[in-house]
Amino acid sequence: MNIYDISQKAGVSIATVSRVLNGSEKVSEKTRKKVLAVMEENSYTPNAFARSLGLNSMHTVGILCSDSSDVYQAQAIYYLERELRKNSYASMLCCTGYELLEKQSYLNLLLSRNVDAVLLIGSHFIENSPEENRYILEAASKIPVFILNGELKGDNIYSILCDDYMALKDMTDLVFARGSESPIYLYRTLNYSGQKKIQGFLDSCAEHGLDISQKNAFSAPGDLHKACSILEQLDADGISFDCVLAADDELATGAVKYALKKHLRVPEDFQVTGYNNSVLAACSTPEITTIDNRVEYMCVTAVSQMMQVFQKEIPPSRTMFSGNIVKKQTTK
Amino acid sequence: MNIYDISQKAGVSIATVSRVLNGSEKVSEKTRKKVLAVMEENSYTPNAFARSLGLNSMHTVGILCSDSSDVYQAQAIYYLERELRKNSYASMLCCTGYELLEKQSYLNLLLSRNVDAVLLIGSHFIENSPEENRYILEAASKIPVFILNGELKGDNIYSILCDDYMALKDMTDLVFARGSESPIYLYRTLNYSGQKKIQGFLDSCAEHGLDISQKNAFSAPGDLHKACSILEQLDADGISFDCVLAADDELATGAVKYALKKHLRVPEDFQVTGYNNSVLAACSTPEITTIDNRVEYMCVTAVSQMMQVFQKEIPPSRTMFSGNIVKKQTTK
DNA sequence: TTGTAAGCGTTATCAC
DNA sequence: GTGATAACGCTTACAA
Repeated sequence: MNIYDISQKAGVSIATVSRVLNGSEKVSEKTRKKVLAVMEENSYTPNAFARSLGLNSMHTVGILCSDSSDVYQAQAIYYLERELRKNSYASMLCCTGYELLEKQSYLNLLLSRNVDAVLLIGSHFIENSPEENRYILEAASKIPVFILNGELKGDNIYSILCDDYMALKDMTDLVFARGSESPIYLYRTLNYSGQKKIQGFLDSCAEHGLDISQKNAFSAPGDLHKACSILEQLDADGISFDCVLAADDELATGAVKYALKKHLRVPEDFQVTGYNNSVLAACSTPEITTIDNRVEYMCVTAVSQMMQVFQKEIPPSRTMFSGNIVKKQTTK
Repeated sequence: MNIYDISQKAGVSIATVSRVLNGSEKVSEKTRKKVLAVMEENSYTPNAFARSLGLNSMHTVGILCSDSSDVYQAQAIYYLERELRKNSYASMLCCTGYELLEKQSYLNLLLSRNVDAVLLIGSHFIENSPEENRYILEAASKIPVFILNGELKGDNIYSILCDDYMALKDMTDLVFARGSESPIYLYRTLNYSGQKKIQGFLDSCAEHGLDISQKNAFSAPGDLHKACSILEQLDADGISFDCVLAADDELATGAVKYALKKHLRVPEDFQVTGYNNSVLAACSTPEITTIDNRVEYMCVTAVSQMMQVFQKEIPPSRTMFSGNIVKKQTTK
């Protein structure tokens, strides 16, 4: 059943059918009703492919993430899909993993499928060397690119981010205020937002008179058990710390495990903070003080700005929200 | 830059260009090279829309889930996307929520976009009344439908599931064997797999001589805190229990919180088990004994069967894997 | 307000 | 092997 069949049965031309289909004003109420009736009767659905070809758009947006099963990214995907759907855009999901080459090829894949725009979730997509970010700029020369939690300057690129620097600085200030004397920072990677976070931590330490030539930030790639054992190792190495500020809630969960294992009283003798305000922060007992970096807000904003771009309006190329400390039980 | 431009520059017809594009055998090596060179020079990419129109396929599969931010579903999405991508299919993601009407309209949406097949994640999609499942059957009349963790009989419908009945029966048998005398079961909903689980629990109880006219399975909709407070309420109501078998890891996490709050010794005096073997089971201290229901395995199988269907082979309409008990610290 | 007809960029079916 | 040419089902000037 195609547009010709409908036009014939309704006794009009295909152009009129098309107009009805696209809600054109220039159709008499009578004709419209007639056509709609025929469509209904024959339960006609327009062919999406032919439509795309004519319009050169499929009303589809690509969502690129490194790992959709990561609790944080999964949240973002959920909100993005919801907002896109509200605006009748479909979501094409691609999980790239963490290799640059993969990311490039996936982005190209989305481009070759002619998506209307691309959303990059997470700062994993922004590399340190400009050369390695070129593929994003190239993509932006064709379609608008939105980056969540990462920043890249360029035409047709829009960054929506949380002020990770301030969030971690505030959090570190907090634990100092609550009596911590030797906090350490635990991170997974030093990507774009990772660098902001650690800088916030270090600046706060400096302001509180800590000797930051003394190393107090440690890399902890891997899962929460790994994080826990890394802390045990630090302890065994004679490094003393009374607080762990973690770059995400999973690492923080590992820190809580460490504290429980060592029979440290939390938060009295040992404080822990996380990041992301994910379900993981609520799973531990005691529950972990964490930072709400406004995923939902960021996602809603990203999609809304995207719609603006589609309507030839120009949203700000950079939008930054402040995070919120969500005080729970692992800080005094 | 389209196929005509290329054909002209290469001095061949568009048919030949198309053949090269599609890797046809019937092109001389010389011509192929010539054409490929011209394509390369002009960095030509075929138009996906025109292609779809001709082939009546976009090489795209729809993934329907109720909530992509749910840890379990997020995992499934990750594996499915990965497997589909391996077979060079793209994934269109839709999160439907839990309302029947929404689910129907989303499925229709995917259909109207002419996806090549549909994957339904989770038993949330299967209702108790056949009438409410009709929309799935209708979809199956157009494209193959794959259901993960749910079962529906019908042409062109393939169910891949975990033996939830057996898993919960074995788990209940286990806690009985380890000394539990009054286990209770905590569930979220009684959808398809929910019913299997509770039946496994009840059958084991009966076999162990428990009076199952006495209610010992309770609904706990909501988050882990809600689950915790429901248990407190049960306790306050004078219902005694020495073990909580939960329908998922989040509920189990709530049960652990309850036990810690009550200063019950886990697992000596109080046992807890979860379901899904998600990261949540590892977050609690003590870590939660849970059931690995083989998400990855199920996803790999689903996609592989889908590819078979695309090649006109006929995979089994129902594939069931057994779950695995993953013993951790909340059972003796 | 409606209809005609020319695209859109492929694939696929024929001949040659 | 290769080349015309007709689909594919829609959108959209342009005419009427």
